[in-house]
Amino acid sequence: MLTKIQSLKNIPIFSSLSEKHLEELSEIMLEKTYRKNQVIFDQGDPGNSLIIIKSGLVKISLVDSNNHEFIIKTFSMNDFFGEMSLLDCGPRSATATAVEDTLALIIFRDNFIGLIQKNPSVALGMLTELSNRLRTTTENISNLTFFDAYGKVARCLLDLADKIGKKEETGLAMQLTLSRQELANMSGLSRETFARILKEFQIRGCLKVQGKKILILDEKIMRREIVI
Amino acid sequence: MLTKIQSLKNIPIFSSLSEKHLEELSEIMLEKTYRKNQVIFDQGDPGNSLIIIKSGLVKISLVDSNNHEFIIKTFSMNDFFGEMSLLDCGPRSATATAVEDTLALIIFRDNFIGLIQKNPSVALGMLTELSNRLRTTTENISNLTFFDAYGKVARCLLDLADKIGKKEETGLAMQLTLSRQELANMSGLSRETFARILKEFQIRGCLKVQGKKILILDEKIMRREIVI
DNA sequence: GAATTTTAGTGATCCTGATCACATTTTTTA
DNA sequence: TAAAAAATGTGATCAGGATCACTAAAATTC
Repeated sequence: MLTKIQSLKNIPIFSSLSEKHLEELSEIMLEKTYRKNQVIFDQGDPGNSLIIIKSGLVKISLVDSNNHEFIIKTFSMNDFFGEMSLLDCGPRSATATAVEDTLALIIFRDNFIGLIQKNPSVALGMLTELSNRLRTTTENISNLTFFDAYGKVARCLLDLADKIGKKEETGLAMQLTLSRQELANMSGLSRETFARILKEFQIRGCLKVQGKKILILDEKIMRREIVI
Repeated sequence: MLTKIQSLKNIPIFSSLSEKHLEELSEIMLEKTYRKNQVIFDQGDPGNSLIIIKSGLVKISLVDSNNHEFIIKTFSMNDFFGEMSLLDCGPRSATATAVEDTLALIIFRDNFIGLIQKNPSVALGMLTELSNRLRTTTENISNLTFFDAYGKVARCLLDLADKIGKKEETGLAMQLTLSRQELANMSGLSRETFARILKEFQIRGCLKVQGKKILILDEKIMRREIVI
């Protein structure tokens, strides 16, 4: 079992910290567990904490008054989220929900501000990470604006494969936790349309779908759907 | 006429700097002018500079292979952009184009990194600003996902009014530089649909449109279109 | 492991907004 | 200021994907 300090070191934004600072950090962090489907925070909530995932899976989503959900992204081990409210003191801009049982570390604003004032490298790491997030969010907009349903499904699956795909003899395999409805909500499509496109990709021979296991057989053809 | 240092002070992320630092900063900055419609940088270009606008107007947009444009946002006096490539060294994620003749200051990566390492407050200001941008980009996604054409137009106009609207006796007035096509491209609609909705809002009495001057007569009703 | 609930697949239909086509207005250029 | 070019408005049509309705399968509960 890793010590608290060793596991902090695995978190990219903190990897540059000295043992001493890590120790300080570990003391101001709170450990918390969330059950599957438990809401971690809601869109609009006031918030001043940053959440780091030690294990599990969390979805960040927008929900409208008709309960239509759009999943912006998912986070897993060693990822952090919630930094926006931490930094600009605004309300939570999206809802965070545990998709699996999740173990998290929490750090509060005042402590965090102190940390980055003492450690410019943490600030820089954070800036780089935020910049990356802005980049993927921009790509998200690009998806929603320019891609048709095929592109949206392809983009969703290829992104997931990037994150959790494992090379097998026949292709890239992934074992999903997310439901079809959730995959559709990540793609910006209705569940029905998502299912139809998934079927079509199978007919074309790009995919093999067995329940929650999806195998990407022909990545090249799939990628063709997401060329801008 | 403001001195270079005085005008740097007006830029929010630099406002906390001392005279001495401002002077250093002013020496590493490059001044450049762009003509109307000139491309400042293109999506995909390598980039390691941050651009600060002294005067003028710049649009940041995504363009697909069919020349469909989506305008993510516009920047004007004292705003900065291009920070993403500066921070994570990735390619430009969108295209920046001058909508009006524009005067800009440019700062390059190495100098910038040096600056924020010496000035944690600049890093913090930048983090807050990036966080804000992530927030508005997230709102953008929300628009695209949940709003119908009415909502999209309302959101676009209300945002513009926020930025450049002036109170008149009859309502909020704004003098636009952007073309109808560009307004449509900000809303994620076709030019035709945008025009139709604009007309409909006029019929309803929410708007008065006289060419490039738009008057918001009934903000309340317009806002009703963008309630999530 | 049977019963219940939830999730998923699929055909039929509908609707919103894109596209096309063209007239009109505005802007630019000579 | 006339002519050309570009931007804008608007009717007609089209199409992609949402929604509805239902069956089938999977997961959960007791």
